[in-house]
Amino acid sequence: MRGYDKYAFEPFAVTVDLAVLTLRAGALHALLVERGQEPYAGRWALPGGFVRPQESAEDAARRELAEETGLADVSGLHLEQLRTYSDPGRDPRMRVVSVAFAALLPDPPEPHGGGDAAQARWLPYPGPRPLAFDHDRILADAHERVGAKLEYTCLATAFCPPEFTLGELRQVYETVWGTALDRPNFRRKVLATPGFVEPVTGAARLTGGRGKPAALYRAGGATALHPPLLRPATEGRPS
Amino acid sequence: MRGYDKYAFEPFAVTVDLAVLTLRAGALHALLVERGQEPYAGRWALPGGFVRPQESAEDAARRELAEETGLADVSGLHLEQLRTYSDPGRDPRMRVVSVAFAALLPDPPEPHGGGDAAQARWLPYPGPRPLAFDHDRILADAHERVGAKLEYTCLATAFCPPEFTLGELRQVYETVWGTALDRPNFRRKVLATPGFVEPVTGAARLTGGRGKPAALYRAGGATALHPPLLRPATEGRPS
DNA sequence: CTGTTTATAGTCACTACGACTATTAAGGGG
DNA sequence: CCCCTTAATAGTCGTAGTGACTATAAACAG
Repeated sequence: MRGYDKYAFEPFAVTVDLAVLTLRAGALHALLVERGQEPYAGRWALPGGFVRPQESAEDAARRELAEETGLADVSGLHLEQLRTYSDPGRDPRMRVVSVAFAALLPDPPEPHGGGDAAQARWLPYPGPRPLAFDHDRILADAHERVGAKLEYTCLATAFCPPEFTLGELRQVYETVWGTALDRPNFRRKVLATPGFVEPVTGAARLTGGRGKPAALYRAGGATALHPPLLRPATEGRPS
Repeated sequence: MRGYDKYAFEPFAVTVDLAVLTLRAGALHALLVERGQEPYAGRWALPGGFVRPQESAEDAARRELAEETGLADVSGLHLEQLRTYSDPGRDPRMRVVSVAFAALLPDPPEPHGGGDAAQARWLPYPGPRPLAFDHDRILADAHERVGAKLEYTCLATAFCPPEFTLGELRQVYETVWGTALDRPNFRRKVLATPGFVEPVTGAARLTGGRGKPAALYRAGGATALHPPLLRPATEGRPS
């Protein structure tokens, strides 16, 4: 099996596909591009592209992330490998194996425009289904993964700007999970977890929303949540 | 980025690598093959092989699993995609992208022998390091993933034969985590989780070990563990 | 028979959390 | 200006889950 003579294998095209998620106006949005050519012309798809000869899939994903969002610096963004999709028929033209990534953005950046022909746009999750190829599945897997990781990691801060209120942090959970959370209990849990958030010494935010102004926090150094912050009994979430 | 003209991409070889884990004599073992040729001749490596033109990575992984373990039926075994390793230099000969899988076996099967030239063998984890290629990393990632999934899924039963005692189930946790667990507390937790295990109506196992004979259980229908069974404070397990 | 080993039963205290109520501090509409 | 709405924050109460532990039962080794 490990003999690599020249004809022992069939060459594949290897691509990356990106499920880029953000929160706009309290709703989960995904970055999508409209396809201009067959197959699936006119359909929306996840941004992505070929892995180049001298880069890893991670490199390719971050390069595509910069290109498609139009952001100058994407080095601080959360980017994580989801899994690889390799069904023989997933692209009708040829054998394409795609390594999927999930990326999380804090501030809704400008609708942007890369140098690319196809314009990428933020559309409310789950987007205009069906997406091209198996991208519905990839996007759903990304959503599921992010929802699960909110439970036992500090990932939620990746959706927030550098300084944020506990209300904004709670909205991340509520939006991704699709459930309402008890305000005081959420606050107690977050503040009781060492390293999740740390208070900003400046004054509380005043402007914008109604209600009592909230204190500002920054992301702390912790990455894991022990014990986890479990979703309210949404039974049956298998492996 | 999505224009697929014939020369827009470089072809890659796509392989699967398998981290096959089992418990033998109370120790975690991995299935490894000794390499007969360069590069890394004489080193041990994870079993694996090329993905064929008409199969998915999952198909290839299960095919390799059957070939390398020599088992007639591998359809019931737990096989799960880990992640994809794609560093440009990971194989010195050519550009190889590898989709890694973790597989779990219950009964230590015979040391086996596939039709393959290289004989695969069970070696105690983490094996004779360094392994070939980036296989140390893959194997470590598999161990980490399995350890994490024991916390919030019913995966532990994948290491057990169809009927098992709670002591055997507890040994799975202790062996993978490398920590001792309190017997009564473990029992209470497992039995209190609906669908984790269900009692076998027959008699308790008598033979073999010392001590009071234990009752036999089968795996239940549940896949998730709510609330999870957390490892005793092994702080700092990041994303 | 005795000591060792493992399974099983049960207790106790503390933590974490769900479900609340109450208070504070803003904005908006009249 | 007052009052209503909204959201942040403070605090209470009861309970499930769990860590630490003791006790008993049932096998085997000598």
